[in-house]
Amino acid sequence: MILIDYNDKRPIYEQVVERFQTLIINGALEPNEKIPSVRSLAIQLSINPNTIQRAYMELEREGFIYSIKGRGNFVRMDDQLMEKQKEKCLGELKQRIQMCQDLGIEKERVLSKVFDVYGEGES
Amino acid sequence: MILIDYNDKRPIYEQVVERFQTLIINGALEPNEKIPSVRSLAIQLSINPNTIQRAYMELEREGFIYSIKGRGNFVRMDDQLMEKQKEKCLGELKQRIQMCQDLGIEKERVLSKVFDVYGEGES
Amino acid sequence: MILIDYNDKRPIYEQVVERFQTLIINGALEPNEKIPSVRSLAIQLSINPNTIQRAYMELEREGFIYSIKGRGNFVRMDDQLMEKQKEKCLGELKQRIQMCQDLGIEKERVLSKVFDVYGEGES
Amino acid sequence: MILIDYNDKRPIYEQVVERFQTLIINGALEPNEKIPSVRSLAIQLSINPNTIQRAYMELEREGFIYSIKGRGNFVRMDDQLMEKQKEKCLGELKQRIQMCQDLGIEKERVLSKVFDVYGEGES
DNA sequence: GTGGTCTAGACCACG
DNA sequence: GTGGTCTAGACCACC
Repeated sequence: MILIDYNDKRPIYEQVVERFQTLIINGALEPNEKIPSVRSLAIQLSINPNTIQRAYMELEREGFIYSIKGRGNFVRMDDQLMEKQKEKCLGELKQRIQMCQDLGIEKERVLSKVFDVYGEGES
Repeated sequence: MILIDYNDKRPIYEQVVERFQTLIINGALEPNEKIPSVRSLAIQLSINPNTIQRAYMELEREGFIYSIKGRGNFVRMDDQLMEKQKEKCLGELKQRIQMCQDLGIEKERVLSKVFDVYGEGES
Repeated sequence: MILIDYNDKRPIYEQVVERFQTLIINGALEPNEKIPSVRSLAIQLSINPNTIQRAYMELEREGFIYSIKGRGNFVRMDDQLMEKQKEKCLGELKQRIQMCQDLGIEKERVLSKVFDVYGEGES
Repeated sequence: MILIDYNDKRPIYEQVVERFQTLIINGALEPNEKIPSVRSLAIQLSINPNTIQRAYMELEREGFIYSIKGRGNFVRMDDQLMEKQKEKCLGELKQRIQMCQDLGIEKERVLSKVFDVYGEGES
């Protein structure tokens, strides 16, 4: 379910955070579903429990999960959070488009990338 | 000419590198133009000369400048390098568009961001 | 009668304690009225009986209930306890007002909050 | 400058966070002033550097300080953050006033607490 | 030297 | 068993 890429320059806890974010956003993990305990996931990935703990802390802070002492960590995903994530992603997208323009890249080349992903059709 | 943003989480040398890249790409710095010496820039920004040294090393590695011992560092910018930069930027753009799609963002909202930057017209 | 909010960061037993305190203070539970047994409440809330046990222990320690072996737990509420509760709450209120002052918040803004809750009138 | 109360039930890192918040809000620490390094403060308080690290992380997340790798941590305090803190404090104040009302405390007793702190005068 | 990350192992409160 | 906190000690990137 969770994989760590040791060639990735980013810290492990950040990789774990991102992986869970994806799983939750995709719906692979459903609301109120229990996710692995700090210790069990640490053993499974053979990394230190503190690292998982930190990842879970981050996920809770961002509103992706909630934790209950003595019980475990559970998925929290509501529409409000979803929309917030979309806004964030679109903001970063715009920033990158700006960089393309600064580089003198033509509008057509940018649009073609959109079509590469979304297809040429009506949506 | 060069500004450092201490609120920026990236290392200083990286900010210096990016700033020079922009100046060179924009044409603010012309090919074969001399850029400030390591020492003088370090004093001007009141940061460690090692940091500037590292930034210049990086810029040289990426082909943005060349250095002549005892003379200084000079801008190198050719079309080939330019195209390489564009490709890199477009690659990162595509990756982000993919993230938008994963989040379930509609094609229209992505396209609107492109138009925000480039305008609605024919280019 | 009792609800548990799993988004609340406080331990469950503390939530149970507070809920009963409110019900007793409000008069929803009358003096000498019997409250649910440890087991039945545990089943009803589908939580561990130990948790309820601890909550009842706490409530007894604070003088809100008394227990008779083999009979059950019963509400105890007298004016003395009531006044003690009020003093405690006012003490914490004063502490918070102090924090407001430390932050440089104007007297008017603090007073307006009082009026928000109690109304502008004579009481 | 910083003191730890081992009788306090709250975690150490939280005490450190709160102490710095107070010092920054009071103006005892001025904007852009350097605060002690993670290691030096850890030695001074004879606690683990990780604990200080966590406190500083929290402070940065809340916007009270900014950190530069290889340089240190510095105070950041702007009016926007200040106002945000005030709002937060007033929100918690209102919540407590509500609790007073629920307990049946008279409006006069609440107001008298405000006057205890702010004085009876015009402000 | 300074911040950032990680490991190994421990203790506590909670359920 | 589960999350939360802390210690002791280590390595890395950055300045």
